[in-house]
Amino acid sequence: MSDRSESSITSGEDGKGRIEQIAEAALRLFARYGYKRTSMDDIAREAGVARATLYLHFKGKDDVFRAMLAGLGAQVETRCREALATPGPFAERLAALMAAHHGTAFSAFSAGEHLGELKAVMISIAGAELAAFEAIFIDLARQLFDGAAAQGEISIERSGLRLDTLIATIMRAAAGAKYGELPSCEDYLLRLREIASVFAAAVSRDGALRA
Amino acid sequence: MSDRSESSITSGEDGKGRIEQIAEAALRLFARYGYKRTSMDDIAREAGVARATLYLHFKGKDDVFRAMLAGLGAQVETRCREALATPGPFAERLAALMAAHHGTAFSAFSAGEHLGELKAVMISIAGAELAAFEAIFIDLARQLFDGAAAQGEISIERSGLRLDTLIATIMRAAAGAKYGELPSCEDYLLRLREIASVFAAAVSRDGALRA
DNA sequence: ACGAATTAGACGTTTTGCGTCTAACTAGAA
DNA sequence: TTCTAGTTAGACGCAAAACGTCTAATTCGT
Repeated sequence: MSDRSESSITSGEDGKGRIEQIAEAALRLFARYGYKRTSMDDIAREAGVARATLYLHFKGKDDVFRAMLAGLGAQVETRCREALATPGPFAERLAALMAAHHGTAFSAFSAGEHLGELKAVMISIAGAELAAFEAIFIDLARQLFDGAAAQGEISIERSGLRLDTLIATIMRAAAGAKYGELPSCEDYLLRLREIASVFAAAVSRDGALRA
Repeated sequence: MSDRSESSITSGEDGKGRIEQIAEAALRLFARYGYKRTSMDDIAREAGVARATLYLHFKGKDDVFRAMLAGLGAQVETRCREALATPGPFAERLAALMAAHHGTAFSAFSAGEHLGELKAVMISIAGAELAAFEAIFIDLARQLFDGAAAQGEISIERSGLRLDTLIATIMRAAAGAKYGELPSCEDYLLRLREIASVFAAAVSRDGALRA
């Protein structure tokens, strides 16, 4: 019951329905305090809603978390498509795509130091959403590489890897940029740019890399 | 038992004893998450100590809180005395004293948005420590005003208030500077400077205020 | 007046946290 | 070695909190 389907969002106080409203409140709290330290009561209060209302729309705390991830995924997808729609050299577009995807996700959670816990929770209760989240990037990155290759701007073969592997490697590099001392949001975005320029150079047709 | 007295601090891993070590860990967590959201387990982990060790030195969570406040009070007192030891015009010294007292306390807790809860906890379980905390400022401010008045630099009577009342008013103004939208640490320090210049002008002997 | 959405609040259950306690471990001093 | 003080992991009972469910009352747009 109350399957959190695309039911209504009938009225909406200021344009957004209850579900978005609650998911956004949950995002703020999860980012700041982590999953365990955030109670349903906290979420209800932050969303300005009765606790019972949460259970009208969600099955439980894990369901709220999944909805929050899905909402974040939608936002990330929008930004990624905007980034891809912008013309420019391949290296720039790759950097923009990475910033839109990994950077948006990172900055959403950078209000606290709970990336580790949140990642663990994602894996354990939101595997599907996490996969969808990554699929967004894989799909759009493939479009970017394929398009640039078709126009002769880059040569994927030059990297010595298949496109699948190349993209998977990018994602692992972006994930790795969070390890060790947790970087600030700006530092993380800078590291993403550095990764992007390396990968762009690896497939550049002329071998010359413009900064 | 384990009266948290000035027992030993016998060895000390890097100069600070267990009690300071734990109190500082507690300060970090209380500032970031608030009192209720911080468990004894969290404090033990943050301090790198077993949970049982907490109860060797403190009676309970409230006792840890009080010790943390006392430690903060000691730090504030040090900074206040340093500020008072520095020569300069009265207005500057008052501003420095206020920054040392209220600013230090504020910045210690500015890592989160839990000033309200922490203040309430202070009142309910640490009234004595809170009073001592304020007494530090009252005492030193009195020294500052009396000294400047004795040297003819200021005229307390000019303000139309007794010194006690004047100082109490300063403290209320400093407290009020936190109300409404919680300011950033820099903004709060700026507001303190503004308050200091007003009060300095109120007792200035020549009536001219230098910025 | 009707119905859909929301609300406060109570409920039983599960989980978490508190404070206590014990037995074992470590390290320095005698 | 032995003694002692400090620490530790872990278990315990109890209290508080959080979870998820439910109901009766309320709001609000139509």
